[in-house]
Amino acid sequence: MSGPDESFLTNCLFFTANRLSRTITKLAEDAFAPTGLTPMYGYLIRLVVGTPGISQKELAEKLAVTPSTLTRFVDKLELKKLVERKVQGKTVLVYPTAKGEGMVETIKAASRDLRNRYEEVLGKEFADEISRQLVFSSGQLEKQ
Amino acid sequence: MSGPDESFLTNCLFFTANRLSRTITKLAEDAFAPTGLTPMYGYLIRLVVGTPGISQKELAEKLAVTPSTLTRFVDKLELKKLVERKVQGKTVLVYPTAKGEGMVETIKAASRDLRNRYEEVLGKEFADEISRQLVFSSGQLEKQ
DNA sequence: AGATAATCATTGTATGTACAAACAAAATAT
DNA sequence: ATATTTTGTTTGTACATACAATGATTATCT
Repeated sequence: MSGPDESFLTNCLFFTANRLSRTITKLAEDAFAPTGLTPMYGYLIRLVVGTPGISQKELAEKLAVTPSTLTRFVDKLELKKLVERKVQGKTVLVYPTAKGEGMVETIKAASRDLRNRYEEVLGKEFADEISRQLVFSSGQLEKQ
Repeated sequence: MSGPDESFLTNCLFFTANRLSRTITKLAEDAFAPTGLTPMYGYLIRLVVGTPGISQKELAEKLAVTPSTLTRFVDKLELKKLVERKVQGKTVLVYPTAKGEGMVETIKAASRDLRNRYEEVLGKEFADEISRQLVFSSGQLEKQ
């Protein structure tokens, strides 16, 4: 009657976190489609517009990606003329272009849309709660 | 004094889920290093050993990846002689090899090691709780 | 039975992301 | 002042994963 035990999947934080990551990424890409960007690029632009001249190092930290990944993100946004680099010694400062600034409202609208979509399914309380717990968990696990 | 508002990151389930996914994936790959496999491949083998002759379709569902991804996973494990395919009409059944069966204990040990690592940081209760919530969330979000 | 639709798997291609190595600039030590 | 170390960035390469298109088999309808 009862098949083999497969609880090792749903009990494993690696598996469950990655599963949710794939699911919500699809939802997020959908919500961000009107911007012509994927969500991470949208958030990068928001950071740059919020702090013009922010360094790549800071951007990588805030977005929790490696410096090499961040280099590639900025490459792409520079190609699209949404941000500009200014080399300052060994660091690179990133500024928004006018075009980039002009996108911020569209990006914010997509963020709201995304949030509405998942809050509708999960409930606002629960969605907030789980986000907080995810932040806490990665924070704890990242300290070595 | 207080810089620009960046709460849009920590409040966004897309961002927080992906951040945890990256963090725990690194931990998991580390714990699985002794197996010579990444965790997803390890779990695939456990499923195949638990249900010899399971179809690729079922494997994709249980692992929550697309069929094309699963094809690539099985390709790799077949190359390593850990599983075998048997074509059965339009479906493909997957069987463990002796070598694959022989790995299962090593894989289980790596799973335990992974769990110990994150439970040590997060606490057993909390880790269980958040896994359950992640399963619930992706389940809800996947129903369209 | 033959035509059409549905299902399962595969392949081509693309993207996000990481690691390790290389490079360039700055800081520190001698 | 030069040599060494540290820090920030970039590049080459690799992998997990997805989507869209294609192929192959089975099921359904007439």
